[in-house]
Amino acid sequence: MDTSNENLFLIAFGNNLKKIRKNKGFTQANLANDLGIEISQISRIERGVINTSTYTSYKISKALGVEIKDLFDF
Amino acid sequence: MDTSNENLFLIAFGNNLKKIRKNKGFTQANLANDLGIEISQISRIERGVINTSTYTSYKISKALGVEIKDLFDF
DNA sequence: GTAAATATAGGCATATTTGCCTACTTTTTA
DNA sequence: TAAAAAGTAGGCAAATATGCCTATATTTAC
Repeated sequence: MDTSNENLFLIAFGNNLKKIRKNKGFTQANLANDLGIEISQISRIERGVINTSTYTSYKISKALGVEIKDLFDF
Repeated sequence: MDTSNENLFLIAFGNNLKKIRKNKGFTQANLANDLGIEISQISRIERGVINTSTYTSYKISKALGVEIKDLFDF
């Protein structure tokens, strides 16, 4: 694992997601319910604790009504 | 897991990646080396066997020199 | 058509993610 | 400020991804 680069990415990705989610008026619980995943997972993703799957990222963009690229725009 | 939707996504994602990779003139080995991951992983991703991580998808787009959205354009 | 290159397949051990859970902290709102 | 809502934290078991490896199949190039 390239720990440092990956960690930097995950933190940036998570912070960006959190910002977008709030802009769209979603709580973590809202989003988790829409995706059919656990609330604790949203929290872990936003804090950069985990490197979630590609499909989950895709579903997040759909649920929030944003383009996939927006999640990576940081 | 929402097996059917996820599987459809993974197959489409993998096929699309394979197409883009070939267009860009990369072999699976080339791409794997550039990413610092296993060749067998690229094969599994392209065949839709696994749901790789968000960071790996991001690195793939960078290595191939395409936009992240291109990987999801299918 | 044969050799070389590329891709598929899968086993196995290890690492990581996920779901489920409880508890605690921070933020919002009444 | 007090209560409610939202978010953070982490443990644990199960599911899944990854690395490493060998073997086979398919495609490409000569």
